[in-house]
Amino acid sequence: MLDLRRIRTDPDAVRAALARRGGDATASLDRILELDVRQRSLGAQRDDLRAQVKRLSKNVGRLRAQGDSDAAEALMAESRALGDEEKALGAEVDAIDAEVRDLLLRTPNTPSDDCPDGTGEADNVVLRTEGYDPAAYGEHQRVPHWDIGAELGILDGERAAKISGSMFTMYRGWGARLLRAMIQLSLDRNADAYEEIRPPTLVRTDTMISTGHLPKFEDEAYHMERDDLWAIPTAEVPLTSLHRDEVLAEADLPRRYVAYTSCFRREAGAAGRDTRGLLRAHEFDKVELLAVAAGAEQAIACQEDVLARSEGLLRELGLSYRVVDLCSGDLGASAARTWDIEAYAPGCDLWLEVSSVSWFGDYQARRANIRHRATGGKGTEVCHTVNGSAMGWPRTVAAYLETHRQPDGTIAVVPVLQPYLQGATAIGPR
RNA sequence: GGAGCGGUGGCAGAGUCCGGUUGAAUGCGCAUCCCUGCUAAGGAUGUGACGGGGGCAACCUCGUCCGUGGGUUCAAAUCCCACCCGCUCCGCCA
Repeated sequence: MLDLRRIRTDPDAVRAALARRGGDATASLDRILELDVRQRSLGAQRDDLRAQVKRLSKNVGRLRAQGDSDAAEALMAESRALGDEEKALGAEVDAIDAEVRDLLLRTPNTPSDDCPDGTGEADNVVLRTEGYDPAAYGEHQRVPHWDIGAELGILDGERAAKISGSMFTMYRGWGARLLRAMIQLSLDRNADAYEEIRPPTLVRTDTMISTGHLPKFEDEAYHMERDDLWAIPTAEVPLTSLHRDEVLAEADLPRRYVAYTSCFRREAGAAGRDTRGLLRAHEFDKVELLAVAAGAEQAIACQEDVLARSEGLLRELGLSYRVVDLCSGDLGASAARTWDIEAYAPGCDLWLEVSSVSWFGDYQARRANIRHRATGGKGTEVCHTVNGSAMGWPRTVAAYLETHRQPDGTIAVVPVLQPYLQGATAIGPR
């Protein structure tokens, strides 16, 4: 969430920044400001009453110790009256606090200055395109992956639907092995600088709030009511809460983690969209990179590192891709700046979002209460967070199958994957 | 699911029975200084977070915080109630 003090001291700048998002991003600012003024004035009155009660109570103790019970009784009566007043005032202040917190939790992050302006997807800026030449694709590559999957018996959407319903996927045989190989490759590629984590995939409400997935996007997540647990939509959720309520030493930053998990999304707003193949599913595999950094400079360096690593992986897999700088109108609510990587899938002729690399400023870390302290320094500062997909696998598999389909219908295995597939150089029909 | 124990500062850990100058002993860590040819060891001093108000600032001041939320009381880390979480043992189980 945003820093209330920043809203208070520089409301115009915050308003201008939020306005770049369009929609109702600035809706609650005025209410927050108004409540904040009342909160501070009433809060000061309440604190003052409390101070008086405290002082009187101490004197009661002292007088009783001296055996002067009449004087003590008098102070007790006085304090009791002040206490009643304090209670009424306190209830009002608490109500205001709760409302401000709720409004702050629902207010999105301010886009970074570097984030391009725009109102929607169409205004996103393509930073670069790598390895894409539309004329270079042969007819054999113009086959959508769902047809390839059926032909080779490596994807089985029909049976996935029988088991779990529409928008679930199933990999079989070499398909399952290819997926596993890619996951393992990407974990191995990042082990040099990122500690591997295998986090829980069911998490508590607080954990979902920390990243910004609650309270605003409740409909997007699976919730197990009986136990009040949420199925994570991305490993970003548990990884961000890894250091929740902790004070980290600045010397230990940045802390970097990589995690492979299943991800679960209800896709409530997307029913009926991209229902074929691997483009959109309720459950999918993803490897996520996350960094907790000491400030903007360190965080941006981390964001660049994550992007470079994701790009490197796509190049190793022999895929074409482009890097897109999301505009202010298309930015996720918690993000300050996001780069998407889209891999080109020649069979369905689509650019598929396979990675999303975001810098959150201190927005998530403030929600999660992750702070750091300079060595020997006084006080603490809120950390910055960065995360990005090392890769979202279903779409990467889709682009891979379509890109590497050979004229004989088999799928070429690129050299980096061969060690993970017992040296196989191609995937054929069993 | 049953039984027992527990949740206190950056960390470890007293205090809770018997409510009151306890924001909290002590140790570790950390910072500054002293000692020392360097290092190690040693000595001295200091060191919680969050919010409000004041000051150019060092800082001063008020409040909150001992798992969470209620309650009792003039006064709660300490008493009462509910809940959450953790650990150990038993049961069940991949």
